[in-house]
Amino acid sequence: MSSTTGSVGRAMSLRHSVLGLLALQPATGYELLQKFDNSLSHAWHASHSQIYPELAKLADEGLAEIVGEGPRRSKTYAITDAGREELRRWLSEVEPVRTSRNETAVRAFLVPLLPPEQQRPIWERELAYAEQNVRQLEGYAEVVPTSSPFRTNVDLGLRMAALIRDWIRERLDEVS
Amino acid sequence: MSSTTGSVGRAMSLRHSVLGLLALQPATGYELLQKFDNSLSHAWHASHSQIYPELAKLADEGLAEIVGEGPRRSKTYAITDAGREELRRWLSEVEPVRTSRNETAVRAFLVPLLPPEQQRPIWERELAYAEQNVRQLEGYAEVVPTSSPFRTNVDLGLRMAALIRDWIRERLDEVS
DNA sequence: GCCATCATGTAATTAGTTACATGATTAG
DNA sequence: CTAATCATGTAACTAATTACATGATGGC
Repeated sequence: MSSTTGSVGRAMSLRHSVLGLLALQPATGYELLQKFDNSLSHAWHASHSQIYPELAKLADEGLAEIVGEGPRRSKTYAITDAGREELRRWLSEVEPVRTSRNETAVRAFLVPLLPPEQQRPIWERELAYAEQNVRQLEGYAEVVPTSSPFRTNVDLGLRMAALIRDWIRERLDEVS
Repeated sequence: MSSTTGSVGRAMSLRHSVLGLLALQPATGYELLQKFDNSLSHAWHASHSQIYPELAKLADEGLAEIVGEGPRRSKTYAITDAGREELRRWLSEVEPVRTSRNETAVRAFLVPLLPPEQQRPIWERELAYAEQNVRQLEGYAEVVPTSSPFRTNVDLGLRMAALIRDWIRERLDEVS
């Protein structure tokens, strides 16, 4: 185990997102990919071409380990004690990077530059997306037990999605 | 003007963020840098080492132009008609990329993995940040006239920041 | 047998960060 | 005259996307 590269004190949200998802539950790379698009979609995104190499690196450094191999040559990874400690260290001791990137927000910011008749189809598209987003989160909220420590997370996501949806409705009303 | 690289139909939020800010008002690279950290901070982040080369490229491709040079060898850029058309095309015709990246959200998602006594200092730090964020946006809201088409944007940002602040307060109460 | 989906990987390119580097102006 | 901040740029590196590539399993 453990190669060279130093995980000193830098950002690396991908690494800690993966580690965090594994701390919740052991998973294959393929399953993690889906979690990034579900429970973590508002916070971070990762594609399979990032996830698989990252899992290999985590295993190499002893922060995760392969705990089983299933059909279709799938490998299930679990977090190790060293991985849990690294997660704690990152959450507690590494200064958070506060920058954020969200293309949808950039678009919403810039749409008012266009004349109203060009705005309307854009707000309609955004409303459709926002409504679908709320529905998806509502479905997700239904399966997360009230007792789960992550329940409040889902609730916040849902409230924010609803706020955005209502705001877009107002924008659409304004240009109609 | 106009070099090779094709701005076909891909993401490139940096480019369109810059173009959008220039559409609002001509600016120097240094001024854009500040706008990325103020009005656009919730949506996109860019550092000066990205902004200056991007401005050069935009000018090279005829989407922006230098309209004045000030003290300290500063150059003021403005959007051109071609740039405005490119912005319209991007907003209207390019399929939005819905992925988002926000380390603060990743952290908030993962904190419940830690035992309560380790959570408390983290929620305190997050609350301090969230409160400062609300204050900053309140200050910003004061200077944006009610008549501005971007006013609703500021309002949404403020409402979301307040929602997050209140949510963190609840988390802190839970572990105290 | 074949198609959809599950499942994993690598290579080439582009985007973004961090570090290096320098000069101009203003306030004290 | 000197320190802070304004102002711009490039180089080296790391992160992320897109494209290439392949194989396994289950349902029809």
